[in-house]
Parts: sequence; C-alpha cells; structure tokens
Amino acid sequence: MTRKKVKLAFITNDSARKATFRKRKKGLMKKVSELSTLCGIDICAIIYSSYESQPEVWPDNRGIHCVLAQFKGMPEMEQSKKMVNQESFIRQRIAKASEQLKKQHKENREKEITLVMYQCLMGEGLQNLMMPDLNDLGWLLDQKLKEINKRIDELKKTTAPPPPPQQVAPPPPHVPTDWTNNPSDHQQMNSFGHGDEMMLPFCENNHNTMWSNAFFP
Amino acid sequence: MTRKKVKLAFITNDSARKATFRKRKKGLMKKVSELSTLCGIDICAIIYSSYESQPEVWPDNRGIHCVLAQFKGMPEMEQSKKMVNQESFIRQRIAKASEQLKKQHKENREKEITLVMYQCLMGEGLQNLMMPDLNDLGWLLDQKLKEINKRIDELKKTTAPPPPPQQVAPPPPHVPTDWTNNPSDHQQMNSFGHGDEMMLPFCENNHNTMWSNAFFP
DNA sequence: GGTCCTATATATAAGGC
DNA sequence: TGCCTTATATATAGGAC
Repeated sequence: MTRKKVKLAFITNDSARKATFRKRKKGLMKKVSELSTLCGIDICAIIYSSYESQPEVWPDNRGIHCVLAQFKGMPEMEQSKKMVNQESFIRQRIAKASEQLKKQHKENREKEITLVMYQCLMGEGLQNLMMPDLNDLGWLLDQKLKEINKRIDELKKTTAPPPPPQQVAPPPPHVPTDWTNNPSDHQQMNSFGHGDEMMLPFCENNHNTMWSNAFFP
Repeated sequence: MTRKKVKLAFITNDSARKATFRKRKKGLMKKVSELSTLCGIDICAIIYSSYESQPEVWPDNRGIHCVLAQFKGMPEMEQSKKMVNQESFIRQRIAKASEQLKKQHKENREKEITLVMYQCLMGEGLQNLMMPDLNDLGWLLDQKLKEINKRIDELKKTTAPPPPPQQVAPPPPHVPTDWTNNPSDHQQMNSFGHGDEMMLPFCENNHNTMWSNAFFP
C-alpha cells in the first residue's frame, strides 16, 4: 500500500506474496502486542502458512492456552455472537468507500466550478458555459454571498456593540436562498448524470436568488 | 500515534482506553482480513475484553474452528516452536530503536559540522573552534575532496575515452586517507563523549591528510 | 458513548544491494 | 534470499460535536 496502492486480492507472484506475508505478519504481531499492552486485554493470534511448518502464534505458550481455554469453555452460541462475518465485513467497507467516493465527487465539482468562477472574473465571459455549469456557478456564488454577509454581520457586532438601529447601514438587497428550508428545490435532476444518489448541492435547476435573476432573468 | 506519539503502556484513562481499544481492534481485524486475502493463508484472532461479554473473533465460526483444530492437533513441542516470546520481541524492538538513535546522532553531527564549514567559508575563521569540531571538520573536508576527485575521474573518462596516458593531467597531489584500511586510526576517543559505541566516522584525533596537515602541521 | 475531522505516526510496495 | 531505503498509503490520537 505504498509505492502503489495494492489490490486486495490473492497475490499471484510467489516471491512478492512471500515478501508481503513476512512484512505484514511482522506488522500484525506488533499491532496485536500493542493492543494487548495499551488496553490490558487478552488477545491471541494464530497464523498457518505454507511458509512455515509451525503455526506462528501470539502471545507465548502459556498466554495462548489461557485465551483458548476461555474460548473453548463457552457454549457455541456465545462463541459465535461476536464473530465477524467476512461478507458483512466486506459490505461495510464497500459502503464506506462509496461514501468517500460521493464526497470526493462533490469536492471535485466544487473545485471545477470555483475555477470557472475565477475564469469569469478574468474576463472570459459566460457565453461558453452550458446550463449545468451555470447552475452550479449560481449555487457557488450564493454560498460566497452568504459567507460575505455572515462576515459583515460579525464585523458589525464587533465594531459597534450595541449599535443604535438608525446608525447601522441597511442590509444589502441580497436575500440568500435557504435551501434547507425549501426541499422541493432539491428534487430536480442534476447536471452530471448521477441522479439523486449524489445528493450534491450543485446542479439544481432553479436559483431564485439575486445572482440567478441577474444573469438569467 | 498521531496527534501525539503515545507511550506503549497501559492507558489509565478509562474513556481514552476504550476509544483506543475500539479503533485499534477495528484496524487489527482489517489487517488480519487483508493478510488472509493477500497471501491466501489461514489465520485467526481472538480478543477478550471487559468491554464485550463475548470474545471477538476472526474469521467466522467455521474458519476459526478449522484453524484451532489444526493447532490443537499438533504436539506441544511443535506448537511452541514458533511462538513469539514477549520479552525477546521487546528486546528486538529496543535494539532496532538503538540503531536508529545511533544513526540519527551521526546524521546530526554531520549537519552540525557542515554548518560550521559554511560559516568558515563565510569568513568566520577557525579561531573559535575547539579540537573536536576541528577534527570532525577535517574529516568532512576529506570526504568532500574524495567526492570531488571521484567526480573528476568520472569526467575524465567521459570526455576522453580512452585517453593516451601522456595527455591526461597528472592527478592532484591529494591522496585521500582510506580509513577502512587503517583500523588503528579508529581507536581514539571521540569528541562528544559517546565512546566507541557510537562508531562515528567523526572526531578521530589524527587526520593524516592534506587538509589536516595544512591546518595543524 | 459515537461520529467526523485532520495532523502525525506507522505500515509497507517497489526497487536496489 | 533478505535487508535497507524511500515514497506513499494507512492507521490513529486528540479534539469538536
């Protein structure tokens, strides 16, 4: 998992597999030892492989028989309650990986649109943009405006507490759209073909805000 | 082992210990699973803790009984041959850490002396240096000269292959001291009080080289 | 207690000896 | 074969919710 991300599958190359076995067995035994020490628990590990005629075991003889005796001493039912099922274990990992992918898609899209925004600020104009990008750009600008207004409010509180109402400049005409209070806006198809499962805040079709209205009245 | 390097000892804080237990148990089970998949071997792990009433086990029921049956089926002698003894395991780790410390000392010293060298080149002069630094500086300069001569030789070979002997410039008067062939030179006390166990190339008292002779004839 | 976040510490795949 | 180095991928401590 380093010079290259390794696929989680049987390593067919014999020497590579043996090398990986030795490294990982060492690392694993270290982890077992640390967990036992740090948390003061009983733990044992037994490894069989064709590389060694004897099984490799943690901890030493007395320790392991103590743990095994405990295990053998309980009814089958109790033994299996906490057993990890390989399939559900893998399923959990797949679910987690999918979540991460989703998050990454969202981050990537936000970066793309931020780039588009800067290109616009450099004078590229909006003529070459298609609807999906325009929609997401609108969303991004709303976000930026919200941040700006929030910052303005904070500064007001800091510089003039408590300010007499008539001395405070009237708030800018922008009224940020509160997406969270308008769930129906989220039911539109999004622009990069992932459907609802992406749950991205981008790519909604109607931006009923200052910016949207300014550019697409 | 991250925001802070944790000491390898029982964690006395109850909630911290439990948190560590859960995280590390999860990580450990993942490693066990990966080792089994990548190398196609049989492995089992059993964890007892006061946090759970049942032991937590890898892999699922059938798999573990298969491994345990193998283990129980062999004579005691065979069982214990490959068992890891906790003490020797820790000793190995201490030895490795000591090696790393030694190496780090050496690297630090080399950087210190390199800094001194540059200060000299900036015109600080050698008046404020004491013998230990002067000795190590001498060693460092020898190393640099060796590198330079080596590079010169390489360039000669590249630019004029094969050069007629009489056309080659005579080698510079410098004759690098080959420390490896002169073990008696290494028996001197070194200058930063670590004695022979440090085995550093620095801090020898006699530099019988061009540079040493130039500065301390 | 459980979950998520990130800065760090570790583990380890390749590649060279 | 086995060990070492180095660039990356992972694991995880501490802290915020």
